[in-house]
Amino acid sequence: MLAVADVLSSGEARLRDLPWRASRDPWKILIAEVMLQQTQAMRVIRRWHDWCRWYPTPADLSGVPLGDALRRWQGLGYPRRARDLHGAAAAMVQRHDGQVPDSVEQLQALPGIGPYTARAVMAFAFERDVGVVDTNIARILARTAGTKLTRSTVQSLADALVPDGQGWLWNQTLMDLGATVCRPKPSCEACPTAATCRWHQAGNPMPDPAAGSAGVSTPQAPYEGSDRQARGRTLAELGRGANATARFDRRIVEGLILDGLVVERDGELHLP
DNA sequence: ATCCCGAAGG
DNA sequence: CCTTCGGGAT
Repeated sequence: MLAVADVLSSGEARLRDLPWRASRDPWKILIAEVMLQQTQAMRVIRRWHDWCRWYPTPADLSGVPLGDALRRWQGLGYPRRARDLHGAAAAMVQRHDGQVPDSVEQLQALPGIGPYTARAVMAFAFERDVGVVDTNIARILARTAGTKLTRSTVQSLADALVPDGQGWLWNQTLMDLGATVCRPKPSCEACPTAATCRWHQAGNPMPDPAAGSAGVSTPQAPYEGSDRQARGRTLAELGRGANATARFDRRIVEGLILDGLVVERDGELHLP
């Protein structure tokens, strides 16, 4: 079992200074967590400050056309996230009096919010003692247990480990540990869990029990030459103004229309 | 090439 | 269960 006290004290000593960690505003935490889905923290910082200034409440985001949000998401990738955050903002205005709901069930009912993000908001905004399972924490728990874990086992284990009243610090510390020490290639000599980590005690045998990170993180297809690259380029161009449909790859455009990221009117393509 | 504080659709 | 979905850093 994890040495909870050692992990907690290591976190108090060297937690990375990320700006959203100074906030408990549920909406700003939600913006950060959505941006952090598949995008590294260092690349999110500047964009998070911008969005908090432009859209300080859900009503501010839901009050602008989706196209505005998409333009202001440009460069972060996965524009569905901006579309869904815009939709979630509208749903919060409609169903929750413009507030971010404070239950896992209500959060997960919003578009773009899954198991990770719902629990991250509960732990990091509302300071509830829930286990937050991202790719980092899943990796740490699998290695500590010394065996590959299923998704639901990791969640139960994560929930059970949270020290009473310290869900915020505990989860932030574990994530940080995964991002800086218990990385895919680990630095076990610097790890506060080394004394209790079964994988380390066994001499880090292959295969790494964290391989696949309990299914929370999925392998990536190559980006160069992919549809994702073509979609990104198309959206970037459309963000600069309406364009004749004929200038773009039809199959890519169809996909973007299907995803609600592009609309076609009078032979021209526009952001929604 | 690999890695990111994942979610939704099939 | 499976695949798709951006983009930058290393």
